[in-house]
Amino acid sequence: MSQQRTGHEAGITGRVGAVTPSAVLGSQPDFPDLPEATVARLPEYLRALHHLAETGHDTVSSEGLALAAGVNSAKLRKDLSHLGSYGTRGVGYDIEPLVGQIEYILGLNKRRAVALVGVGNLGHALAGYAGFASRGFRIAALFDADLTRVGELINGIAVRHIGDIPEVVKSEAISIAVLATPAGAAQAVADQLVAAGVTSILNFAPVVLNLPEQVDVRKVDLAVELQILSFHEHRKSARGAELAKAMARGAVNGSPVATLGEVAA
Amino acid sequence: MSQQRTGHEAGITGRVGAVTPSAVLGSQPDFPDLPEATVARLPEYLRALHHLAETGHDTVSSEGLALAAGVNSAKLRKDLSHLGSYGTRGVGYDIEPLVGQIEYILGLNKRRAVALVGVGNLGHALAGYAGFASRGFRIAALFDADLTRVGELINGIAVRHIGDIPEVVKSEAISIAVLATPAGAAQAVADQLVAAGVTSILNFAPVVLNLPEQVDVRKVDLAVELQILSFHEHRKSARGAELAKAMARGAVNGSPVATLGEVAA
DNA sequence: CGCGATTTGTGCACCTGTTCACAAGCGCTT
DNA sequence: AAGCGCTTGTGAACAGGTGCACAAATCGCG
Ligand SMILES: NC(=O)c1ccc[n+]([C@@H]2O[C@H](COP(=O)([O-])OP(=O)(O)OC[C@H]3O[C@@H](n4cnc5c(N)ncnc54)[C@H](O)[C@@H]3O)[C@@H](O)[C@H]2O)c1
Ligand SMILES: NC(=O)c1ccc[n+]([C@@H]2O[C@H](COP(=O)([O-])OP(=O)(O)OC[C@H]3O[C@@H](n4cnc5c(N)ncnc54)[C@H](O)[C@@H]3O)[C@@H](O)[C@H]2O)c1
Repeated sequence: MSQQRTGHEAGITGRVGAVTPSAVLGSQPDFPDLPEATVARLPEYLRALHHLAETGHDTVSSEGLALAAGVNSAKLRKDLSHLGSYGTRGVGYDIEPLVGQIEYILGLNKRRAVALVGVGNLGHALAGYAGFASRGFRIAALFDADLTRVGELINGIAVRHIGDIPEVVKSEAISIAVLATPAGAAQAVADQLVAAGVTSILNFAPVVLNLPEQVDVRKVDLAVELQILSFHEHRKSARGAELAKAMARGAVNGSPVATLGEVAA
Repeated sequence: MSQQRTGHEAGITGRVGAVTPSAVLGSQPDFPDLPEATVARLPEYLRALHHLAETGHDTVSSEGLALAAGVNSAKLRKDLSHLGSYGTRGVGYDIEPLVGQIEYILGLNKRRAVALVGVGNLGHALAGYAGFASRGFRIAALFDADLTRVGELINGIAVRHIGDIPEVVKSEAISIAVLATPAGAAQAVADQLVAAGVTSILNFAPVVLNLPEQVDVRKVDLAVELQILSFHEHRKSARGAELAKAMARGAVNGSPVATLGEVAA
């Protein structure tokens, strides 16, 4: 399957810029109204562009970039056209300024401080993840409720107690948090984070968080992903079995090809 | 934000049942054509239903289940209506048969065998993840290329060398694999998995995999999720700043309220 | 300097998915 | 048995997203 699934099929609606006070503002030239679907693809374009830059390219065609990002080229062009024009007809896109523009739009000029709460099995792995730093983020704080874990150094940064959340979130100006606590603790921790000033949460716990409107929540759930794959496996085998039966029927009837053709026509 | 984002906004298209040989088959009564968006939400409904069942409920209204799953109730009803009718007007849905039906559709009756490749930082955490087992899957094999890791026991299961992939995938009838190798190795490993018979891959490496049409690939990328959140942070602060400026302008002009009202009208 | 090859940017038709709003159906009560 | 309140299931309108197909723009070359 060359068109790859990347998360978030559900519940997207609306143009991202068109928020409450937009009547006063219109859509600023420096901050266009982007379709949510486009926003979700920009990071993938950015990754592909960085890869191309590293492998010595200066420009890339929509076809080439689309291939590298796993989308179709018309979609890619339309997405990029929302950012303003960074391509040259007959040539392609200049990689460097395009990278700059996407990074600007995504708010990655300044390295964003991120807090990670719940330094268990998963949290440990995340805390040690290099791609975190290389793609625009800085783990500014680790928190856990377990006192035996507090003080532990991971990747050079000390685990602090969740009681310190208000203080640290303020002093480090943290607006994004990653939640890797057990499901049962997630809502309470999220509430504390929001109270401390966090406005975006990436939630790994398998629960729906109930938070104020203005807080952005994204959810990653391994089991959900596997279950979707499982559905497709089930479908494939069900179809296969039915197909086999149909073919058997056809063969018994004596003219399988005609049967196929008839029904299809 | 009460409407939570759950992954996969991009590139979904088409009704899931309507695949190549469907002309012969029609849509089977036991395997309805589900919209892809619906499929992506079923796991969330299932999780919510299990939770409700555990907390002593027998039935639930669309409103209640929608709340627990973080969607709106009309959407939920439409989704469930695709599975056939499991609700009673005036009452709600019977939890037990509904759970059964969703599990059947998702192919979770039999516990599916999953292989995990790349037992590093992240792979370790995944291998030890309890939610794996509790939500319909069984880690049937762990693989790594690093010989010093081969033989290591994780959660009672031994790490094997990737050279054993063909043999083990066959003997354990594995159709789903989780890929947690470095990006550079991912494509090659994916090719090996597919050659061995794997038909669904959950990819944690930040690369687009190029695989045959009939292989389902889903991708989870932490950095992408954070970058989407970063975009929203950027937007929020840009809007905030513009709003402040607009208000300041209004105040200087002498009639901020009128200005606001005028432009909005 | 003009022409052909190339590639972007986009209008448009199509399609999927969401949401509203309400008729139909069910059970409980009187 | 009829009425009433509640909740499902769905038709229909709408919104958003996708992809085709082509005109417009640019480059390189003769
Ligand atoms: N491990 C995985 O691969 C994996 C995969 C997908 C999802 N998840 C989810 O991620 C979460 C964490 O999984 P895990 O395997 O790391 O679990 P874990 O039990 O190993 O780690 C949880 C950590 O959270 C800490 N914690 C508990 N209550 C807390 C609180 N109130 N505040 C702060 N910290 C608290 C614990 O002390 C522990 O360190 C779970 O919700 C799990 O379902 C895990
Ligand atoms: N650690 C995280 O939190 C995290 C988060 C998101 C994404 N990722 C991605 O997940 C992948 C793994 O991350 P990690 O931090 O665990 O890296 P890691 O280096 O700790 O682990 C990688 C493992 O893969 C093994 N490996 C290397 N080549 C292999 C091959 N050809 N076949 C089989 N195994 C092979 C290595 O021996 C090692 O055990 C990376 O692509 C990373 O970008 C990691």
